[in-house]
Amino acid sequence: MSVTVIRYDASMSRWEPDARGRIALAAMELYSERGFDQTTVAEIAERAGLTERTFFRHFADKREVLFAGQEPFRDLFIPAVVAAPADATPLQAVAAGLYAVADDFEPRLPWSRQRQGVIAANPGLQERELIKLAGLGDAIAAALRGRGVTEPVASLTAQSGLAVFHVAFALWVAPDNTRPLRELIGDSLAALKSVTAGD
Amino acid sequence: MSVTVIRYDASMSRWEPDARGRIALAAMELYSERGFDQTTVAEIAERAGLTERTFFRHFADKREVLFAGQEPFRDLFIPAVVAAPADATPLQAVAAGLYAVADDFEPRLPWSRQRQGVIAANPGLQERELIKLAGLGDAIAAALRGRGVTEPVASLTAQSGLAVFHVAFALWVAPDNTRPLRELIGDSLAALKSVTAGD
DNA sequence: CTCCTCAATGTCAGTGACTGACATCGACGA
DNA sequence: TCGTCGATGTCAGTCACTGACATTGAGGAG
Repeated sequence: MSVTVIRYDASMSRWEPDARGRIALAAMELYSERGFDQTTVAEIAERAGLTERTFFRHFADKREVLFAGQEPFRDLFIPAVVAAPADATPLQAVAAGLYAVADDFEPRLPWSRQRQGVIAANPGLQERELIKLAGLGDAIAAALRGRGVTEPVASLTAQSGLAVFHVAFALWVAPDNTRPLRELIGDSLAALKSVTAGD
Repeated sequence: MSVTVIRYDASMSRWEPDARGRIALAAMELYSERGFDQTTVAEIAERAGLTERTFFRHFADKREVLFAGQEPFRDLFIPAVVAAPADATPLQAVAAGLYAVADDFEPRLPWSRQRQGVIAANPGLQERELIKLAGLGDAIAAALRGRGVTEPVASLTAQSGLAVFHVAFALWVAPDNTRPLRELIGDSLAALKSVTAGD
């Protein structure tokens, strides 16, 4: 009685599969091990088993490796804002997005910590992070406008929501934190409400 | 009857004076004329009458030329926050900073428009702008903490204030705008207050 | 007046990110 | 069987940016 095992056979294809994934993995490893600046694209490519040129076919630049795969993030956030109850306030709609994202992040705390460590050590990476967040902010504002919210309230709400996330996220990835992101976002949201409370 | 005119004489010094200023001017011209990416540092240096190496002695990188001279900005904002009345709310203190900055910007509308046009056309420049603003946000948060405001309210207030500025500034530099920045900031501030109003 | 020091610049030779043009090759369909 | 095509390799080039060292005129010490 013979058993036929179907398994992946690299020889099926001309190259190892998932070049993009291998690049991302190799890059994260090297950035973590020796730092972003001390890592050359050639080294990443070598560890991933391909050439420098191919690296740039998969990622626009050396920094982008750490930020690709954020589309899921947006694709989780925006629908939640859109799907919020019709009678929700703009901030409540944004909060719905925030909570949706929080639950998605929760299982990835270790990975988020490692990534954040790399980014925190490099200003260039922080720049990229900020512009990605700004892009998300624009998308949130657009979603709010789709809900009938007018400018400038849409933009201000989106930015405020991002600030809430930023504060909560920083606490969440802190080395000694044990509280879930959802909870921290709740706290941060409450703090935001106190900002304009007395004015 | 002879007239003695005292004027600047370039031969007094080994080099033309104000190398930094000449670089900044040349860079702004070239970035405006043909775009940031289409301008090389060598070209800027040539127009400024010096070498590429000297460019990098005055500015950390090609982008920084557009962002140097923002220290005055911070040095206007922070003291105003610090000097706000002791019984002012955190947001009122930030508003004081915003208004201080507004009056300083007002006379420079044409220059701000040109600069913003250059930045708007280039993602890399937007990245740099965002991180500069983030740095200002950190400084504002620190100033608030100095006023006894605790985290996370300090950070959230600072970020909200920056959002207010961002919205107002965008309207101010818009081609058809005629309203003063101070007024637009006032409007934007009022809109911010409505964000958390109903929640 | 002469010499010394110093700051600002120039010169030069790199390194490394990124790009365009063209070659290669195995999978797959006509 | 062959031609197309997508993913990759190869190669040469541009440009931002850096480190090491040389140069020179101004201004001070003597």
